[in-house]
Amino acid sequence: MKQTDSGAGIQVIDRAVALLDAIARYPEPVRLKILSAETGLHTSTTHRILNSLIDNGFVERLPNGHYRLGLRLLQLGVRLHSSLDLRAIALPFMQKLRDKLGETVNLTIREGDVLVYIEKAVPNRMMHVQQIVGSRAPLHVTAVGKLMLGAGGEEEIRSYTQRTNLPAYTRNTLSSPQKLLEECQSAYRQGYALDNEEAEIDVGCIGVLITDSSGSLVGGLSVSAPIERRRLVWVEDVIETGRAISAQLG
Amino acid sequence: MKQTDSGAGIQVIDRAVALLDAIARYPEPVRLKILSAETGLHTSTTHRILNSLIDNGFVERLPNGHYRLGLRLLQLGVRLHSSLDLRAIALPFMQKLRDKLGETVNLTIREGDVLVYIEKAVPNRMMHVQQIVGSRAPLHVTAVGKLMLGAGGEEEIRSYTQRTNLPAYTRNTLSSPQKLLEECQSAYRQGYALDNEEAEIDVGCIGVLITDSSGSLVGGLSVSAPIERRRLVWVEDVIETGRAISAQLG
DNA sequence: AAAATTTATTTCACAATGCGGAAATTAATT
DNA sequence: AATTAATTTCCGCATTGTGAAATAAATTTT
Repeated sequence: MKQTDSGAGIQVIDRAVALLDAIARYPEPVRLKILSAETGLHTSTTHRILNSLIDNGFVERLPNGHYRLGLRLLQLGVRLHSSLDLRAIALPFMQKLRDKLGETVNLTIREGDVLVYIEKAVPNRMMHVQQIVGSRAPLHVTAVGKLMLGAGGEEEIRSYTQRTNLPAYTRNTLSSPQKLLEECQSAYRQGYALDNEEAEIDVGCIGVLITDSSGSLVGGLSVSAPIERRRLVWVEDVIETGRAISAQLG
Repeated sequence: MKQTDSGAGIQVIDRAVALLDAIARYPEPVRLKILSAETGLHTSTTHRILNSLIDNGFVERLPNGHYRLGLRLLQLGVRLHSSLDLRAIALPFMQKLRDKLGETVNLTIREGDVLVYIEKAVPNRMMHVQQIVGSRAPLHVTAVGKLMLGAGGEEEIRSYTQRTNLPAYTRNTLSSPQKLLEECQSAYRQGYALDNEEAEIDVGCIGVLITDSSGSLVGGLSVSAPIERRRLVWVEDVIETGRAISAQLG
């Protein structure tokens, strides 16, 4: 297609959106023929695009063959909302903790098998640990990640182990399935976890989980420091800050 | 592409979804280069797909060139939710009203310049007015539609008039901009509206608006009857039922 | 402030992928 | 059981999505 005007767009995406709109107009699941008529698309085109939307979770096909919007739409919408809220709510607490401990405080959320760093509070000193917002780290080499695995239970830990094969990042990385299982379960019971140079040599970390008012896991909070500066007495402060943030979440 | 296996999908849709997911992973607006790297797509491909998503409201580009999820996602998600909820909540009340008046009760939502019938309660008598669920009617020829225009204010009524040119459906249709304006504003002030054979000869209607707890317009409730059977004393019942439904909405 | 580098945007030839017509299959109605 | 309607699958083809290159804009370095 010659893109002769800047608003030309991509036909199949426009069509997919038109189909989503058509479905959205019906409070109850709707048939292929209706959608085809509403959008003016050939039935087999309609069928193909719907299948793609189904594969991607934007549409669901019911056993009777009718179509309705899929939960992926809610998930994406909610993600937009909640991650912004989480960050705004957590930031003042993180800054306070940073000022008290003099080290970097990180806020993370989980995406599949990795942690994503979504906010940070960095101390005003030259040497400090710092993760770029947006960067990612495997679950098994981070304190918060190990807690999240622990929260998921033995089955999930085994599944994660199988999927990832526990690649080693340093000589301290827990690459043994058994060791990881024990560490995650132990950490989860304690309510905090440590990262002892498992992701990067010379970097130590203390992490806790953040939950919302229904108890659902929302993210993680951690303090990262050069390993020789890390103090175990900070654990209580980190736990307390995590609790304070959790208390603010709806 | 040869569709050799049923799960093959449509490449560009998969890519668009991957981009939405990539954006959703970031709590703050994200740059083209990052999205390109995250999805493994060439930058110009990324750029083109994003433009299409922007045109369709799924993504927004900020003045600084960064991208974030667009409100269309929330709208679709919310639409899925609220129209299902509305129908389930309203139905018992509609059935009660139907049984009291002995006529058809309709539930409608607005879609741009038309009303969509999303639920009905039909009386157990041979001759009755009935609109097919899913069918649509122009705003200006329906009682609820006129209320919705009235709720939008003078500016919106004029805009609607310009867009649609007020096509006549019967000799009673209000095709004069001035008459429609007056009727909508008057109806809105009264809290109910009538349809006097404006959509179809011999059909009369009484309609009210339904709002949620924040006062936002959610839909409309109406009673349709053969014109000679319609009684103005029903107005109070319709208003009351509309209020009862509105009171149930979160 | 100027130059260098990086990032974003636009253009366009081309072949891969989305298209829709036809046929096959399944489901619903008579 | 026969008929009709709807959905699904198949596949040749040309339109449309692609990515490389060019250009423009923004950012960083000197």
